[in-house]
Amino acid sequence: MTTISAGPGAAEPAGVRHVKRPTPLRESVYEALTEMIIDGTLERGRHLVEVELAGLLGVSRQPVREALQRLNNEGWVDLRPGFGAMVHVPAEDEVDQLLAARAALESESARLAARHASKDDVAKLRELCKVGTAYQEAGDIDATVRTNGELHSLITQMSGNRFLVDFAAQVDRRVRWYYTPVAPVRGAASWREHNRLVKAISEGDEDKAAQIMREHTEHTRKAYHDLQAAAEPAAAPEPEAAPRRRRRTT
Amino acid sequence: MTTISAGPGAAEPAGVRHVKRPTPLRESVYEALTEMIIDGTLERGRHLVEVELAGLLGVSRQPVREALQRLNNEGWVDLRPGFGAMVHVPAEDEVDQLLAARAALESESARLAARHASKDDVAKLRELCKVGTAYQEAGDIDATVRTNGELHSLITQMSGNRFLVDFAAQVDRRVRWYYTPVAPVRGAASWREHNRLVKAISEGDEDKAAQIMREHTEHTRKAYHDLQAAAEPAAAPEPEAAPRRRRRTT
DNA sequence: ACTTGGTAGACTGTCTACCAAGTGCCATGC
DNA sequence: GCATGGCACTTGGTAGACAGTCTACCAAGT
Repeated sequence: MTTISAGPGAAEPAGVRHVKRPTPLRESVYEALTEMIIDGTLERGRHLVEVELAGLLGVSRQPVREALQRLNNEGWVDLRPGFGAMVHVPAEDEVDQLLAARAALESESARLAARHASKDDVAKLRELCKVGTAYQEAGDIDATVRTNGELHSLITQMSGNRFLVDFAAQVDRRVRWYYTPVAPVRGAASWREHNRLVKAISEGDEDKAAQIMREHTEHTRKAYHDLQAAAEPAAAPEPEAAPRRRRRTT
Repeated sequence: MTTISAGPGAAEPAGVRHVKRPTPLRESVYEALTEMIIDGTLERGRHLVEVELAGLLGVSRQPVREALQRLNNEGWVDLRPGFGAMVHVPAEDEVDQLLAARAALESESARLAARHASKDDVAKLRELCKVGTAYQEAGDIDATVRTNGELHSLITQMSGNRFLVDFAAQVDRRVRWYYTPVAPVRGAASWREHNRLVKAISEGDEDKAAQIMREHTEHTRKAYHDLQAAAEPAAAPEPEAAPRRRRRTT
């Protein structure tokens, strides 16, 4: 995630329509790699070799390098000089810290959103709440998760603060990576909270909005912990072979 | 700023002392460039050409490219494909947003710092307050600013949340760049606030610490605005020659 | 059994050279 | 004055080379 940058998707002076500019390769590579990390194709701890990825994606080393460096800056991979990149292995306390950071960022966003909310925004929020709840009740997990993401993203954008937007997006993506298995569990409660949140925003009640958002995130963290604690005793997962570098292919 | 990464400066299992490993060139280039941007050697809006920088720093294009991309991701420069990088020119509202983000991040940090404060940390904070105030009274601007930075940095680190640390550091550096001229003006009040803040932290009063930090940052923002408003009418600075590309040197 | 030394292969970090395509500037021509 | 076309410049990407470093592994030596 580019820390600061308009990007072609961002808001532009109305009416300006840039012709299709082919995305820089490094961008596509970056996208492809995060994708593969999130969906598990590149499993945690795996040694990523530049030429290998280059071959896989049909590009040369350079764009791959650039993408890897960005991934490193954003914590998706760890770059060890002279050795290469390994897919990041999240530490025990990392999800916790991530969720704490998210609480701060999104709570502040909610406060500012409440301050600046336009009629239009509120309408969109209400709509998202409605469809989200519907999905949830229908048991469509994927759609629910997606809608949840859209709702949160819209709120941060409503803050009008591009730094908050950017940091929150960064954190959010990481959270979703670690956290996917937990997401479904607390569906119903989550959407009740969303509704209260949107209400507070529409009323312009900053403190209340910030407060609700903070509790909302806090509940999420709690849910993660409970799930973790429940899974703990059961799982003493594979002895986890050290990240061996494969020997010659000959 | 590396979003996540231990780095050689991070805490290590006591007693481990790695030998000096030569930093990758791209890193040094990155450092050199931020340095030059902050101290104004590379003025805002300036057109940065890869080969030029490469020559200037005595390296090849490659490390320069990589450094520029990171600078772009972090908002120090804007990369225009096919043209080159320009040193970022802060928008009107950017400082404001930056300070708002900082308020959220540091306020949360202060809260967590109050929660986890150790005797040692508190002692260090007190010391910093003391010397900071002394510098301030002695009129040593540079030392005051530096100590201020150290104090804030220590507090974020005390939060124990590496994401907060990291984001805050990123924001802080940007703020310091835009903001340097303002820093001196509100010296005395600022250090009184620091003292109250440290007291709250040492007492473990989370809410109070967060509250004070937020107000502290808010005052800073106000100071910036006042100064801005005062300077506005006076300054209609140079017509600002468009970033000309120099024609051939032959 | 444990250390030491040596070897080999695998990668990265960096450099050089090169080409295609896009961008902005300038001068020409109307 | 203003459009137009050309031109120089710069990036984005590719390819190949080379040194330095890191890992694993093997073979003596203790």
